Amino acid sequence: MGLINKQNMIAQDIAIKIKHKIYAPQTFLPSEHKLCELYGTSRETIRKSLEQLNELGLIQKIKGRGSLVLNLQRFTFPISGITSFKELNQTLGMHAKTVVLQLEKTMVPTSLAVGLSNEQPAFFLERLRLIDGEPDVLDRDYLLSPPVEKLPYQAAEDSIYAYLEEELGFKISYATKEITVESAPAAVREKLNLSGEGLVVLVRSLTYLADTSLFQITASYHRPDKFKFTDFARRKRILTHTKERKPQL
Amino acid sequence: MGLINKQNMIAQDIAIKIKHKIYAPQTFLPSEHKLCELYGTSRETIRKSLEQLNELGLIQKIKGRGSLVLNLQRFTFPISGITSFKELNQTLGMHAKTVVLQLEKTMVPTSLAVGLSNEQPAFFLERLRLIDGEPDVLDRDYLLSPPVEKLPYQAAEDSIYAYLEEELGFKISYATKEITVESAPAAVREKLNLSGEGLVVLVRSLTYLADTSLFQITASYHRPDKFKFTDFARRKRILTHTKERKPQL
DNA sequence: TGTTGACATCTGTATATACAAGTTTTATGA
DNA sequence: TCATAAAACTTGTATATACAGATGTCAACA
Repeated sequence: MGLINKQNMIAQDIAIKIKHKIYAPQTFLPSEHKLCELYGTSRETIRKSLEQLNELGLIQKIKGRGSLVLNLQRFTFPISGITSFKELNQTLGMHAKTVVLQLEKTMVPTSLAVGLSNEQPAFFLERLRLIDGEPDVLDRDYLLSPPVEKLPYQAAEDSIYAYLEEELGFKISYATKEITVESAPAAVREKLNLSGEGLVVLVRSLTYLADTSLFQITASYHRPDKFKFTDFARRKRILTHTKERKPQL
Repeated sequence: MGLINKQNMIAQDIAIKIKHKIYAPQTFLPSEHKLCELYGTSRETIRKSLEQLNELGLIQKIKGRGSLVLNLQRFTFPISGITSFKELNQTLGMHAKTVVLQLEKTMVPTSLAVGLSNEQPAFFLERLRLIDGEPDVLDRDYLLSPPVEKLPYQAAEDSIYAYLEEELGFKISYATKEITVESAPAAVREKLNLSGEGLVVLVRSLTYLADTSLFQITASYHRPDKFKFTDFARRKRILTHTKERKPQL
């Protein structure tokens, strides 16, 4: 991986200790001063580590008191955010399986081509995710080419992100996601074994590299009875809108 | 508000300039060095401001080049996170209306009382959100008492967060959210004017203060045909799980 | 007993400095 | 002209210092 700096290593170390209850929920971490001594670093470095844990929801910083370990881990680990199915599988200990239904080089449908130039080539990838043997999610990915020049079948079956990051050195940076509830196309309905009205939860995402170039367009169709999205959010007080005033007549 | 420090004021100022296209999408912000001169501060302060904008998805920092303004604003403003309906209404310019259906002091149902002591009193609040005159969301809130001692009808109709933060000085800090799709109770189905199978998107949230005390338990029932959740997420590389190994026999 | 006030401890904010590392521009030289 | 190297910029990381502000402890005192 690419965590070769102090603040990330310290954050990672403390995160693992929180997970293993070496730092127990409802207790305080050692003070920043003590952590400085423990890790042999300056206070600013420790503070940047703690800020990462704060943002992830592992701790709550309280002025004048310390950093309190929260106990929400079981519900709200990195489900939100950009996490591959493989990583989720490992983290949550699910009994999941991925079946690759299709992998071919095509063009991105113009309906999906958001701000793309015409005739954008891509790898189209369709994968069915099974949990405990039951179909749960159908993923349809377009991996744009460029930048993705090759896509081995093995990577599709295993983990695309591991392949892109570790094999090709891609820097996956951010994504936008949109969750809606829609009526599934017949093909999807069939593969997910849906009955009734055929409603699915549709998660559309656009994923970008560190240079802000788009490289992945995904539509994930989830069985509504098995869909669960958990999120941790901090209240932000930076707003981009000024107070609305009624226009003067 | 409580933004009385430099880094937040600078972040806010730059965010507004991005919104008004003074800093246009696909262009770079002034360098950190120039921003130091512009605002008369040190580089670390500027960097903390930029880090906030980076986290919100307004900019992308690129090493060696600068801070690129992203153009995802229209889709992914602060819908994720902790934002009151009133704030969303203002930000997105929706034609929305809130009708208070119920406001009374009761006990929290034991089914919802997660880790609470017995017989926790609370204000129960039921509100229907209408968009363009059509029922869209039914919110059911329990505001725990303590800490919420009084809850004026006016605050329920206007904005609870504004009341708690500005009037009472509460520090709302973080929330956990869980999104599922479920069959709505008859009472909810009726109020939302639902047909068919009566499926709704259910958003359950637990909201906490800065001292980590729980103060709000919410269930939001959304009409599935009008539900849309958008999110911006950065790839985090801090993981709390070590690589799984097959157990040795 | 109960309150006040001084003190120690903790996090929050801001500044200054130094060097590493990636990118772009400029200058150099064949 | 073209390729290479140097320089000038950019962000990334780490350190040290200073003071503000919140919290808890404990002794002094009424």
